[in-house]
Amino acid sequence: MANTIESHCLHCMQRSDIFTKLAEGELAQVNACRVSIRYHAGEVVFKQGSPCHDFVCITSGMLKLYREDENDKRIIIGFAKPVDYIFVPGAFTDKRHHFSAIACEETTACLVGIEVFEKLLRDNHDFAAAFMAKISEQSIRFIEQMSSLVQKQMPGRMADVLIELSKGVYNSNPFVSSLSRQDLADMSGMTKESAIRILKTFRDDELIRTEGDTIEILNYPMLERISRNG
Amino acid sequence: MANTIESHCLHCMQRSDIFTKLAEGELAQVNACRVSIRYHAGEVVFKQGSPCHDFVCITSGMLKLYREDENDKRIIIGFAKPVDYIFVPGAFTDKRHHFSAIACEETTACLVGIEVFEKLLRDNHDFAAAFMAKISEQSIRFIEQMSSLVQKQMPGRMADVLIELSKGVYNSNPFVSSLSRQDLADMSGMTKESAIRILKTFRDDELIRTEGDTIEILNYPMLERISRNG
DNA sequence: GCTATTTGATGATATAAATCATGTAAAAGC
DNA sequence: GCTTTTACATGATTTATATCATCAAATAGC
Repeated sequence: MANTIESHCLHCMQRSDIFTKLAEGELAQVNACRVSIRYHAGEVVFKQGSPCHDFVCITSGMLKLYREDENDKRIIIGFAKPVDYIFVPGAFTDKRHHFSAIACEETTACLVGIEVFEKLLRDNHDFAAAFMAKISEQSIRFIEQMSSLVQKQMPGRMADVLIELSKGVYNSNPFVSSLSRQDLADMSGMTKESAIRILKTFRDDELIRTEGDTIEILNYPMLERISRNG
Repeated sequence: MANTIESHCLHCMQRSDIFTKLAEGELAQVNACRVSIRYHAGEVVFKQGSPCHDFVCITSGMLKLYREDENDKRIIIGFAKPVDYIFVPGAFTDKRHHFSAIACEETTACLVGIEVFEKLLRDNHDFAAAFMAKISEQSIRFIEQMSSLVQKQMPGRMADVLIELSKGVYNSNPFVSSLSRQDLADMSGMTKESAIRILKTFRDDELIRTEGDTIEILNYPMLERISRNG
């Protein structure tokens, strides 16, 4: 079930800003406890409602994080990519997962027990401060997403999503994405048909170009204006 | 401008779960730095976009926290009531406020500089752990609010709001609220007229009773069912 | 390589919610 | 106490978006 992917955390986690705060001894502690697992695209890493024992650190690939409701509707609330861990609020509250995580593509992740993480937070002030910064950034993203969902109409919401994918997730323009139209719809709080229609009007207006899995933003200023005004 | 409300933090903050983690010496440190201020209903405590220097601890009254957009639309993302502090993510990121806070009614609050708070977090593990739990609860509420806003229709959203006010804000049924119809609309992502209409159908269906500022939930199980199913 | 399934796309129609206009009641101000 | 302003409420209409049906293209499975 579990394949050892990285030989040692020291070699791997140097690339993550938060883990650079850890000393070699601390990294060794994490390395000793982690379980490294490979997930195929479509596989669930953790399920909303299930018990929450571990922190998940992504070493390759990408996960999408989403909330499901009683009627099988989903909203995507974020992504996790290398090298980063997923902040799971249930770790500090009721020990339950409040959203699910699925691999978008072939993904490898290391699972680290919550208590190991808690010890690092207790003992390493720099690590704790960087962790607090990350949590705060996520809170801000949640607030911005709520604002987008409620205060903007569909073009504004889709503009938000495309800008966030380009600037915040793939860090590139154009970008190649494994996300389906349903995924884009789930990020922007609309149905798949509506998402497809908005993308078509963006292409017709020469704001973007799509070609297979590639999306290119052709007119950033105009897209940002649509984003601002809804 | 500033009136000293409480004589000492020791006498005041004993009532807050997180501040009970502080020793007398730590409370004295906070007491020495705090500025206590009274706000009238409608006054702004801090404004979205403004620089973020302080943590705000409410000692009486209530604040509503909301996000504004370019078109003056608002969404209420939470409340702050005694005795509690407001988690402001900007304190740990860009030193800017990402939402505004206004007094709903006559409110008193103590402002404590961020660096004082950061020192407490660094030196007191129990305090830091309790703080982390609070932040995590807020994250969960944000996720639940997003789910409500996107995945439910108006009756489900209003049911969510009424249940949250009864269970989570006022801790009582019936409850007396200073919130306007516009506030209820801003919490549930609908216009004021739509909010008024949904409340009327709830009254007609004998789910709730409203009388002036008082709202009573008459049929909790049915309201919870509407909440679940949207 | 062929078949079945899924995804992307389009068009027509229905529904949910917003907007606009107006009136009444309550609260605020003088 | 009276007048003005604001909040609550209602009705009609418009707009935004979802839903449903269908087809073509791409992908998955055998």
